[in-house]
Amino acid sequence: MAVARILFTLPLPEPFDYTVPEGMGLEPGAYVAAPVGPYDRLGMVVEVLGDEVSSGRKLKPVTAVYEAPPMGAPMREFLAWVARYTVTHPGQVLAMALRARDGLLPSPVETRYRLTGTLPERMTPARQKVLDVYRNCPEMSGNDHLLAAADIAAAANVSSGVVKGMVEAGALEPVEIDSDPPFAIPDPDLPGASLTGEQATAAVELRAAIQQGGFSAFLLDGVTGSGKTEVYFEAIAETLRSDPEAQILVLLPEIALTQAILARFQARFGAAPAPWHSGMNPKDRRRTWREAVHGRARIVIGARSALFLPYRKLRLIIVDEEHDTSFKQEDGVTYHARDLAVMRAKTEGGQVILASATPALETAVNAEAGRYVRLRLSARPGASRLPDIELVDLRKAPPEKGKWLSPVLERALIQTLANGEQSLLFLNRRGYAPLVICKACGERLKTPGTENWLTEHRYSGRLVCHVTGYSIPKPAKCPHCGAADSLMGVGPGVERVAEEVRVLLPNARIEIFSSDTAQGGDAVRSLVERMEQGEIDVMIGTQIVAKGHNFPNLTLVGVVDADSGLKGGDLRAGERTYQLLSQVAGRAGRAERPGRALVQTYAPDNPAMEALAANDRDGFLQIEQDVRAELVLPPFGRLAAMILSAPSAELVDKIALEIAAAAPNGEGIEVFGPAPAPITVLRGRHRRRFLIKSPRIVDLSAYMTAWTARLKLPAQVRISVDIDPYSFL
DNA sequence: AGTTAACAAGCG
DNA sequence: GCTTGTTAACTC
Repeated sequence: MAVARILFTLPLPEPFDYTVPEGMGLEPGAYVAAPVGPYDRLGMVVEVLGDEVSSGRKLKPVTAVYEAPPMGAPMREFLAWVARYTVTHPGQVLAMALRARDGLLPSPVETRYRLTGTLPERMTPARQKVLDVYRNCPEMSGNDHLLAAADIAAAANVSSGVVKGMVEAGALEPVEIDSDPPFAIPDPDLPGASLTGEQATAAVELRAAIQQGGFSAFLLDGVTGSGKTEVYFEAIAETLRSDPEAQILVLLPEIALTQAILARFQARFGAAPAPWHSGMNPKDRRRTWREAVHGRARIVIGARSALFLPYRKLRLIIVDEEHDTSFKQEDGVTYHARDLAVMRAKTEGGQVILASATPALETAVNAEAGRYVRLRLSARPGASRLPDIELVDLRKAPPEKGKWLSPVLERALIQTLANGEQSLLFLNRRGYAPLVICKACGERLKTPGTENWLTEHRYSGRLVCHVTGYSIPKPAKCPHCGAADSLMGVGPGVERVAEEVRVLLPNARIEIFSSDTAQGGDAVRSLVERMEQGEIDVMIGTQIVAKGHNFPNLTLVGVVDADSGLKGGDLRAGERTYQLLSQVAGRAGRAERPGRALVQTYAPDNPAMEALAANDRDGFLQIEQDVRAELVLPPFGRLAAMILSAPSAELVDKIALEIAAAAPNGEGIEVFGPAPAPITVLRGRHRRRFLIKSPRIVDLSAYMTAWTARLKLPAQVRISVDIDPYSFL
């Protein structure tokens, strides 16, 4: 009897073996149910062995096999690679691919009702109201509307008994419909936008690669507004034409997935793509998953996790705004969707297009090394042009005492408002003031037991530690000397800058955009939409505004403190400041109005600042590249983080020392730590972090696997590995 | 992950 | 000695 080796979506150390019942055809990749202990669990066949197995153990049989098409070999290879690379259990990675597992079952049916045309013999006012509901239906097209019983009753303001009565009277008839039907099929041959010379050249090159087939990677490097979307639409169209089963994945930063982008797909292909993102309800999620698995969803548009859908025939992946940091998944299985997209395309033998106006340094280096083909779009169609970036030398023109906006920036804000245009001020500090001191005794308020300053938040009236999450209501008296009304916030946060702007522009509509004011994707989306629609005059934001937005009426960008972004412990802080500036500034002045960016700095002669002012993106990247090469940091070296946590600080410190002692020796590998993790205390657990650095040629994942495998830890201690970490602070 | 066997701490 | 809480081992 044949034996199937099955991987489960459970944290088991390895696949388990089962016998295959007579007549159950099983092949690798098949989705099955099989007993693990007392329950049937979902798993996937990784291998089918002949009957020569002699393990000695008596095996249980596979319970059932699902009808869905089995996962293809490239996808299985990809998942195995991800597990190895990210140092996680294969079963945990499989679980990401099977997130909407009820999509394996046939689509449920729902009952709807339509008018038969015959009127009920006995007409009543309630029955007439039901008929009126059909008559007044918004998308009128004859009488074959299909409505749910509950909806009819609600719209007609009658009870469901009336609907039931009309069915019996023959006026309505029930129709069973598919609860999650297939998506409309996109048409590649609808007329696209007319392309400029550069766009056409890029499209020709992409089409050629698609026709030729096989793996290839492109960097679509185009300034903001140069029409990258139109170019990759041509690649999508070509892929649709090349194979009637080919599927396309478009990855976007989470919050960029708006109605506007869906509408562009609808216009170009006559069909909306299948969406996938974290905010979807289970039903929609199931629908997209099932359609992707069966290969019926031709175009899927989604956030980073859409990369793990088990497409039947994925031929093309597009990563739009590839530099965006939201492609990095930070908890659970930590991965960078852009890097994995390239690997996924490689295993599938398809094409990948990374699109950005401000490519990540890693991507730029890969393009330079010839690993990606660079397609440049330098011109902006139409009359619009890139904004002027001016450095405001704070040594020469400082703000008034107690203020943070220089006179130059103040004048620009006033002028912009007078023109009926929008401004955006960027300051990467949440809250009102990053430090609170006592005027009487000079005490600096800190989180007890640490050296972390408390940030004053006026919005909530609290003092908050951004490192540990510790927070207290603002005390009336100094906790150190007891003096009343002596506590004073020092330094600028977004709340304080907002206060300053309210005084400067009393009639302006001002909003703060930070993780405090916009919690969750929906809040962020709504704030972005209000800005897009011109309902906000001045937006004051933290890092969170650095994502790819499109604010057509934004003409002024002010950077309150450019220097804070360029120093600090974050490897990519400079890069991100640059991306933010040129991205947001690039969005300014997209319509005929020229945009303007004012960058306040005390270091205008810093090479990065000079490159910024000169709009010399490649020069800026070169400076960053040299620094990273010098320090052997990514992409010239490798980094990993290991975070361990335990209920008490004593325990975590003790174990940290043991783990440090257990670090294997490795050629060129440096281990830093243990140090308090970026979030020292999270949900009652104390955290410590190691940073591990190695040359590029070292397999750092294998090193981390070897290190963690030999550890024997108490049950309360948890450990997680983050390959290529992004947050450093 | 979810179950169970094993073990240690509280009570008469 | 017995009950109850906590922890480690195991699932093909």
